[in-house]
Amino acid sequence: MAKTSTRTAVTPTKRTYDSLEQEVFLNLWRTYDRLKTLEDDVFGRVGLSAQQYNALRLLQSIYPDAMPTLVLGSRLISRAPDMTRLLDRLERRELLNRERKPENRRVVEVRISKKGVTLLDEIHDAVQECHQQQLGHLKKKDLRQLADLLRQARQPHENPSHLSVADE
Amino acid sequence: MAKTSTRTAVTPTKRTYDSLEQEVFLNLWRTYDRLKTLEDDVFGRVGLSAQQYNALRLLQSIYPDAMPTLVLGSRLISRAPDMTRLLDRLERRELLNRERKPENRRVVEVRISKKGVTLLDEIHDAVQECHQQQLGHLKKKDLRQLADLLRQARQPHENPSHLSVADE
DNA sequence: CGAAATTACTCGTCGCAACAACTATCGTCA
DNA sequence: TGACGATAGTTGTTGCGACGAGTAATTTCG
Repeated sequence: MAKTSTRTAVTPTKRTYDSLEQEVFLNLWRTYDRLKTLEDDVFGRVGLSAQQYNALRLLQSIYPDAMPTLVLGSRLISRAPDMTRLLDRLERRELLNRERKPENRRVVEVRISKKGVTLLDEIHDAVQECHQQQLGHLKKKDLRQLADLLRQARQPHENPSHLSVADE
Repeated sequence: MAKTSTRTAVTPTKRTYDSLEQEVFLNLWRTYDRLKTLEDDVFGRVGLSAQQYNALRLLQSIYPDAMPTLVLGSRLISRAPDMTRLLDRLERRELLNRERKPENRRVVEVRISKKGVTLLDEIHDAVQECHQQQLGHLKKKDLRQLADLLRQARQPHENPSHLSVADE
């Protein structure tokens, strides 16, 4: 058990959990929060949020092609119900541009700009270094295992619409 | 139409990573995001955020004692630079109360109210069910391992001020 | 052909989070 | 005792995120 009450109120990391599942989730939350701080620091320097960076990366991966807003939104790591304004902000900074498709004027195609690609290139190394700082202290084997367990953990909660697109 | 051509752009979960560390972090992010959705749903029903719930739980654990604002802030799972207003909102709902200490008028002591305790009791079961839904599909052994790996992952990034409190 | 449904966003509103600048209180040391 | 820091919160501003309602373009179907 925990050390016999060094102090009454203060039990910093030694917390009592109602269940093992809760323990895991709180650990997940805290670990995400700690590691995220490092990332935000890197992105903050160029005025991007992690989500914005994520969107730009996806666009870069198909550069110089474009993709519709909704497709982009569905492929982001974290769900974003406000794609429009996220893209608004990036467009205002000229990191991407949007245009309606003539053949289906409901669809807005999004394309990363040259300037956007340049920005990503500029911070690429810093981002990689950041990931090393975040997790570089773990062994390859542990990293693999962690990635696998995380995938298993969320597997039942993945929106099926994501996966079904590939084979329709 | 579109059958073969859609496949080009759409690669839902199959993403290419720059490094193993990045892969782990993105998995961490996504898993957190997915599981968080379930929690937010439960808390949303009583108008709480996860962070607010977290604060109330900490206060409940020392009920009917109180603790200073800054101590509470430092013990939250996720960092909160805006304790004052978080507590403002909870106080407005009469879930807790605050009072300045007479012997040191800089310190504000926070105490959960009877109403707050009652609210926590009311949702306790739903929260536990939620944790089961989040992670109940994993084996005990995997959950243990996941919790351990997560702890190891964030270990170098824990603020030491947290840990030093226990033995002062 | 035209009304209804569907799709793909867009916009109004609100609350919360982040950073910084500020205030009040207390300890300290010349 | 009175300026100087340090401590503990508070407040201003700004911006992003979430939810929902609204709009425009296309498809469906009687």
